[in-house]
Amino acid sequence: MNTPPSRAMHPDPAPAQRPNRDAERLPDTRKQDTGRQDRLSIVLVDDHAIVRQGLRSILDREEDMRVVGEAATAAEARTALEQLRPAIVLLDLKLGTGSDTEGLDLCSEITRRYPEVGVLVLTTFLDDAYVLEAVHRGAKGYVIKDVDTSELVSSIRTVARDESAFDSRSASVMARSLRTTPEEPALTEREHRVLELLASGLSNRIVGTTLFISETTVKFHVRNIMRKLGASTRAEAVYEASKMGLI
Amino acid sequence: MNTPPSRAMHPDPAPAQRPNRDAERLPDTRKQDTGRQDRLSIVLVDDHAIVRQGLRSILDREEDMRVVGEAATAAEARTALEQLRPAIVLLDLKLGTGSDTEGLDLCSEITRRYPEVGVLVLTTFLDDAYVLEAVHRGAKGYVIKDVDTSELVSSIRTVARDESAFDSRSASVMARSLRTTPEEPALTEREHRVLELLASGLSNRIVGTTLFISETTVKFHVRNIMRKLGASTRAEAVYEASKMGLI
DNA sequence: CGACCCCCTGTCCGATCGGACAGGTACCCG
DNA sequence: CGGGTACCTGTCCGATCGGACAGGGGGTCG
Repeated sequence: MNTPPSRAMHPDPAPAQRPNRDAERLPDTRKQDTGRQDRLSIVLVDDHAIVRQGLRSILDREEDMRVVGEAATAAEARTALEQLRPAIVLLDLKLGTGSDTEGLDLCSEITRRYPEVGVLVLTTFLDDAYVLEAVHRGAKGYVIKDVDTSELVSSIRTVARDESAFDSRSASVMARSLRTTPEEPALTEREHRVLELLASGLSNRIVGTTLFISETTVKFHVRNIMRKLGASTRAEAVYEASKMGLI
Repeated sequence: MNTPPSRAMHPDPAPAQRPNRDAERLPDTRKQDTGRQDRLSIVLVDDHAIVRQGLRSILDREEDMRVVGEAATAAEARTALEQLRPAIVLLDLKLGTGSDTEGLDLCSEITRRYPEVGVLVLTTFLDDAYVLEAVHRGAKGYVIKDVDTSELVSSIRTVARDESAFDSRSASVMARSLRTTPEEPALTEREHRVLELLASGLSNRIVGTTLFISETTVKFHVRNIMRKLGASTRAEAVYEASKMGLI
């Protein structure tokens, strides 16, 4: 039947909930609103105190920037965002606590609720999936933590101008994603189950008794699996599936 | 093969960036007068300028500590070690440039050539293999970067007393390693090559012709591979190997 | 020197696989 | 209704696998 495939990717784009978009439509309203100071207000979101301290130390040297808040968790980040409404959020996608996607979810939330806030992802590793997901969720920039300070500062100013700031590597990730069309194996539920049992070293006959189907049917599924994965043996099929994270 | 595109040069140790650090430049003589044990001399080895800056900012607040040098690469670290002979080295195992084991190799080298220097590994992720390797190569401590500053400072003092400083998670890693039998796949070079070809969907015969050995020999290797990986079929062996990152 | 690896090879045999036939049921959709 | 998909089943057969025998040579190390 249609049991939910357990790896649903897109949380439903919540229905229309746009409280005060009209008031924030104009481009540089924030600078006029916070007219008493012309500094870029920045909030740091990173679960590492060391990193926050380093960023604060670096950014506070810049004349036009000002770190107005820090957050170590998503919850703290929400509070800080609501209260401080900074121009820029430096966001580490990997927050220690919570699920793997907590940082990405936070990214979505920020860009949805505070469209005027520029989210610059500043994270440790360059993971293709993370880059693409972050862009999809509204991040305006993506830089790796091992950039030099000058590049980081430059990226912040770029995001503040509502432009995109991606370092060369994350840019190449996006380019590659645009070039390559992802080919979907699209195994059926039954095939997926058979594949798992193959990876466990079971023979066709034992797979059949396990799934209460005949050995012939198992062979039928195995051949379809191999065809879909472009494999010529079950061993290769298991390897390809493992590489793709299917099992 | 690949030239590093954008990070051609890493940031300096900030030569002119610290105008108000007179206290750090002037009283070098005082330090020598009062003896080297007055302050713990520390060298930071981390490829992230942000992290180095954060650590320096945190450690310089401590009365009994003093960051005497920084290094972004293994080569810089060797120079700094030779010249500065610090009491403590804060070492990130993952140095951006070079091989994966560059940090670990550096750890070995330091403890071999300067046994009096305490190496405290300060890295981002908790990888069981890294913890155990670091210990095996002489690291006196292993802490994750998301500890709070007080724990970090405490760990440094612990290492300075020539004691071991491991945070709770790396300690549990070691404990687990001691509990579990050193069950190791330890595939030979030949077996590893055969395994890769199995994963490519090749039959024993084709593997044999590829490696210029007989089909019988291939079967010999395959059976050893399956035995070492605890698999009953080649498909399971490929799956286990793929999970373990062997292929 | 023997002990111990790694690597190599052969034969024999039953179990299993990969593939090609040729069907069936059930469901959804235009 | 036909067409598409997923799922299920059977038979037949050559190729391959997993495993069991029984040996080679070459290397290190105590």
